[in-house]
Amino acid sequence: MELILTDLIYKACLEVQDKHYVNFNLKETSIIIEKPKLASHGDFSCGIAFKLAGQLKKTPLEIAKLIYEIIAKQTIGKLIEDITVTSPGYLNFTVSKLYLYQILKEILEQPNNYGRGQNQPSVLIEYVSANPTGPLHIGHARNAVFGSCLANLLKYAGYKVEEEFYINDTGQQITKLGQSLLVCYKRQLGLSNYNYAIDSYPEWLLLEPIQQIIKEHGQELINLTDLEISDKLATLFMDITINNQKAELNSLKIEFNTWYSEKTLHDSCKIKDMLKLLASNNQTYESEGAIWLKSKELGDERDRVLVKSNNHLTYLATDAAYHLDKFKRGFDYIINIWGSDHHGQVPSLTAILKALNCDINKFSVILTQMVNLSKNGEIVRMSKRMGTVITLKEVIDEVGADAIRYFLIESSPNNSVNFDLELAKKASSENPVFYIQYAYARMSSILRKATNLSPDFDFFNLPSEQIYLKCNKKNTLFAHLFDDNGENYTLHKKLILKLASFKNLITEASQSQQPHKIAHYAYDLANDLQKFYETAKVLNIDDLNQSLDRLLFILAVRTVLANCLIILGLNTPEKM
RNA sequence: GCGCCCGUGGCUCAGUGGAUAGAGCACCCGCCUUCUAAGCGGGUUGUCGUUGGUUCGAAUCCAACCGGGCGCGCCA
Repeated sequence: MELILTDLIYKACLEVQDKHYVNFNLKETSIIIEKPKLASHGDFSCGIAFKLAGQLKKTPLEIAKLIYEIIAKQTIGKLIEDITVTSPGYLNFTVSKLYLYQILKEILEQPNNYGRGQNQPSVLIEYVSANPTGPLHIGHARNAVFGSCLANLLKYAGYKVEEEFYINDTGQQITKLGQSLLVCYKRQLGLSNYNYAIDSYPEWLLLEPIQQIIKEHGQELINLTDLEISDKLATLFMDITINNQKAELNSLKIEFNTWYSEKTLHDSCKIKDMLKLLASNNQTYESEGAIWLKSKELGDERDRVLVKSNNHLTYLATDAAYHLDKFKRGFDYIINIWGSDHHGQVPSLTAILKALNCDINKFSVILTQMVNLSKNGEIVRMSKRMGTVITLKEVIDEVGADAIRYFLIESSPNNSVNFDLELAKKASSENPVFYIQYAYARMSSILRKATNLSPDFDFFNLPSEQIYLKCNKKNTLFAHLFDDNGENYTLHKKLILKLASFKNLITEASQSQQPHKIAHYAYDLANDLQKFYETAKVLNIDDLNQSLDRLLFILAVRTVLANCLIILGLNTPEKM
């Protein structure tokens, strides 16, 4: 509807422009269709007249009337029932029953594709990418949930999406990990003359995996050199950690297409090739024994080291090779989801990609702000060194995957999140996610019981497109929803308009990359449905025709709500 | 010092140029012989951090300031 109105008003404005010999220089995108808060202002409104007032030297009210004259004739009586011009210059539109009918029809005919887009570009989303040196925590979970919801949303909007996890499985941190593991291993085998280095990984982190490794491999490593043992231990440790991470992410309904190993970048010369390319683009120089990137010229605050004087690579160098590889794989868009504590890296990575001739318009980084864990209102301070980390696994076990997903997706990534463990737990009654799911379960229950009314109402198990075909033989369908012009009609209309706005929601949320909008929409929709549930009884033995209309209506609402829940990665419980 | 994010009822947050700023939680009052009361209805709660500016119109855009979080390595 928004598109139809935009188009109509745009053409009308052009006509006004011609008649009055002026040039508005008006773009179609500057026509904004809004949803008025007041019922007396119609279902949609447009304030375009205000924008044109200055140029046309007429009052907004006069201009709105001019536009009204042009569009009223061609539209009233079809999808639009009425158009009014209200002071100080708004155009207000009221939709017709035919429009509402068409929305329900569209949903029922193509339940799984309602609002779905197609033929959108390909996107690579990289997220989580936690180090394989320890367990996931709630901050990773936010990144994970956001990434997964964004991926689901973009897929729904018709993008070809790949999800990727980058594993930092090499470099100095892994060497250090291996050395720490070696000490832990030997101590576990009773060789107590081994001591941890000052910058060692803490023992609490290493102990459990080491015990597992000893159990599985016995003492078969003991005859190797220390260097070989620490390498082997690091590899085994990372396997265990990564598998745990995978399992936890899976329990949050998150699966990646690719687990991309940093090690393969080194093994396949991709880093050397990247450095050669930079050199041939004349983007590097040597100073103090190190190789530097001329990143200041490219928008960074200063130049950056790529190869240290000890010949080791910096993180930036490997990251650049990784991203160059992403570009070479031919995606239309490349999205990274990072914790906000990494925001300082954005300018240097952007700079080096420019230096590598990558089209940085294809590249964007979304930063998710911190998550504070609290318990009964008091913030829980976590320290890796002290071993006071609350792992993601503990939180999942305590509050469940759905509650985590909802709490972490409901607010914008720009906002930091306070995650209260106690609240999320007792959330079984207070958490919005259960409210939404309860609405879904109630609708399911109605559909399940519909066959008690008539054997024809076997709506629970059949796909809705078949149900619709079956019921559509009568062209009086939905008459009972629309006949009444009183309060019920207002309520039905509000709900159907909400269903109609789902299409726009998908477009907007996917373009602006804001999956949290889906969460709010789902809540609103559930809220409207609960109101309907309280006022209108669906299953009524005395009026089967009315029951049928309401059943199909419920089916449509349930379909859209299910689509939201699927995008959010939440369960759709049929009973609660 | 510089950079990024945030500041909206007691609490947690929506709203990012439109008409009288919205939800949830909390608090008070009502509603189960009726498809699930994990629900519904009603009530109380606001200098939209401050000050200026742009605009017919600002919580929304711009500037300065105040307050909070995070980041500024030849660490990863």
